Amino acid sequence: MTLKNTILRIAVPTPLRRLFDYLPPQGVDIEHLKPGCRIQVPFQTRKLVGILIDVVKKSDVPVAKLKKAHAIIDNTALISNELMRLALWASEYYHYAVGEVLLSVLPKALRQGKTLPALPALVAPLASDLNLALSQEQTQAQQAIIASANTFNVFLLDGVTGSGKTEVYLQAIAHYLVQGMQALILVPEISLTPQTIARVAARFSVPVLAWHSNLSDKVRLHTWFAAANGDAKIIIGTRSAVFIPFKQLGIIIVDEEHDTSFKQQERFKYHGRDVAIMRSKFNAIPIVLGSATPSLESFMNAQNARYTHLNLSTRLGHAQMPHYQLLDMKKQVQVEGLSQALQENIAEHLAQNNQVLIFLNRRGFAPVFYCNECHTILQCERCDARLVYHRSPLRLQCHYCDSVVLVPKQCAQCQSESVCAVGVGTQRLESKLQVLFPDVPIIRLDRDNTKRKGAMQDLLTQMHQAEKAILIGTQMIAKGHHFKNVTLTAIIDVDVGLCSAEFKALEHTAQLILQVGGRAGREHKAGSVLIQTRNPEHKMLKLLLQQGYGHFARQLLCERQMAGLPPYTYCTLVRAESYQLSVMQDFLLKVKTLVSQAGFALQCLGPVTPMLAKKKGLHAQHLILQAQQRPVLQACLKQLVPQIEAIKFNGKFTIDVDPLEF
DNA sequence: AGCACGCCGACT
DNA sequence: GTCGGCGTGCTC
Repeated sequence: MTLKNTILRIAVPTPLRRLFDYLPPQGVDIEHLKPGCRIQVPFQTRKLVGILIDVVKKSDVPVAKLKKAHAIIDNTALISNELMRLALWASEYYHYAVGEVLLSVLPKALRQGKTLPALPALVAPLASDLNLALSQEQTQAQQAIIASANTFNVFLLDGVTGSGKTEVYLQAIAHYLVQGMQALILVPEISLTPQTIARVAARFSVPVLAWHSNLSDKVRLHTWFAAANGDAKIIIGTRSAVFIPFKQLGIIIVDEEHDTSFKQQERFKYHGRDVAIMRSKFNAIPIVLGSATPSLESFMNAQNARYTHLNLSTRLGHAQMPHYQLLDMKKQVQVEGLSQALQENIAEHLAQNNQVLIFLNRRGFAPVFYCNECHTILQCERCDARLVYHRSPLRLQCHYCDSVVLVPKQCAQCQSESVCAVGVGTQRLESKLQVLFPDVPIIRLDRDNTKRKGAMQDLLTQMHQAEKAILIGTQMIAKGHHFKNVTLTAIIDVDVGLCSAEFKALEHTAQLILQVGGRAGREHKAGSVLIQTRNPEHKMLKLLLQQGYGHFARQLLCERQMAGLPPYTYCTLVRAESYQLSVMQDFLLKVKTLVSQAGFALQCLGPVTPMLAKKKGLHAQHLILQAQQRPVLQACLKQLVPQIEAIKFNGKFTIDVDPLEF
């Protein structure tokens, strides 16, 4: 077959949201032009690795402008049909440049055009753990999942902490493994601990590999190929694992499906869970979304039967649900954020040789540094944020841009020497508890003392080995850890979450409360959870604690429906960033005009100023597009994004489909 | 994004 | 004279 009039349509790694046409290189057999193969192309002055998308006869670009591709790198499709379809869908749905999506799913070496090295064969370990006996509910769940082999079906495995979701995943996976199929388990960043992998690996005598951002490029490359050629049978990984190619994927599990870390917050803003659901749909395989506190969107889909709702209602063995109690901070005597009642409870639990876990989502010593005379609060120069007071090392620090300032002796505004740190962070709590309980090991766990590789593991080991102990921590202690001696969990400040203006704040706070609470009393010992609040009469908080998450979620869904918020409407954010405030506003107003002229059935709100209006010196504003129908919103974006791209603007814009916050 | 071109200011 | 600052424009 002749190569005359043959044009290669190629995805090139550039933020431009379009494909580029090239002429084939000299002496290439058309049979070797497989969509999904890599091709080296000249791109302006550079040499880039692109992905062949299509071979066509005609180009919209004048033939004279077409350049000749340098070389075909692969003679087979490096990106399989399956992965290609998924990546193209994701690129279209999230309105992110195709070339960037396709190349970002490749390991670094492949992105750079290298060919694959010889790979050592994977060895299958011998299984050492046995299947546990399933409860009746677990059996029902597992049976439902395996009955759906080779069929697209979304299961919401809704089970309280300690109800044995993992066992259901494993026994469902086992069914697919014996048929020679592979399994993908997606977990939030935080719960991908070595123990999690070890537990899965110990069960099956097949290769189980991990996938996360800390892997070296070499390991990543091996894992990628092992999944693609079918050697690796189980991959357990964080959100980016959803784009690993598989030879024969049989089932996908998304553990802690409500977790916000599944949404990538920068650049390509995809939701790992939602991409996973599309992948299951394309592959016609089942997917299991597991959570004790399902996201409202999944909860709604289960209620209206788009998903199959599987319930695990009881904790296994002798473990009981923890007992929740609110402490009214308006009535409590308190020191450094600790109420009298909480101090007494801590003392009681420690006296019985038990451990206590204290959750405070605020690192540093104090969140505010303040002048008593002129009431000035120290702000970050580059961000719209307060500087946080840190001790050890002593300094003021911005938690958004990490800039560091020395602690001033006097106020810069009024020269008063009456300056002080106000409020409580994990460091202050730690030092106070050391004074209150001098003979008890106190372990703090936050980003400041877990940066070093292995530091987190060391601290967790200390916790596991200690008898009585107090663990203080931020978000990172909420998930995936099993402390068998913890009988008391305390939440120092739930009010920030209760009172936030973010539309998902209440949902996330409830999930966090139950997640943190679930750390207490996991084995024979009964657990209690104490929540300090200045809003003990908060209607939704009471509903959550008295009636449980299901009732809470149904009520919150009603409120979302009344307010016309997701999941009852569909939203996309157009975010503009610029060093010049006025330039950014002009740009968004132009976009807004384009939206209204396009005449779609949707609302365009804004420009609105987000919570953090300035970050690292960069101003940001949003336009919120809201529609009753997802296809309407998608059609609007498809038409408008190229027009938005064409607006001249000294800054940058990003599209955030299904944003977590406005 | 990345890279080149081009037009102005401050240096061996 | 020319080195280099970043505004502007383009990528098949």
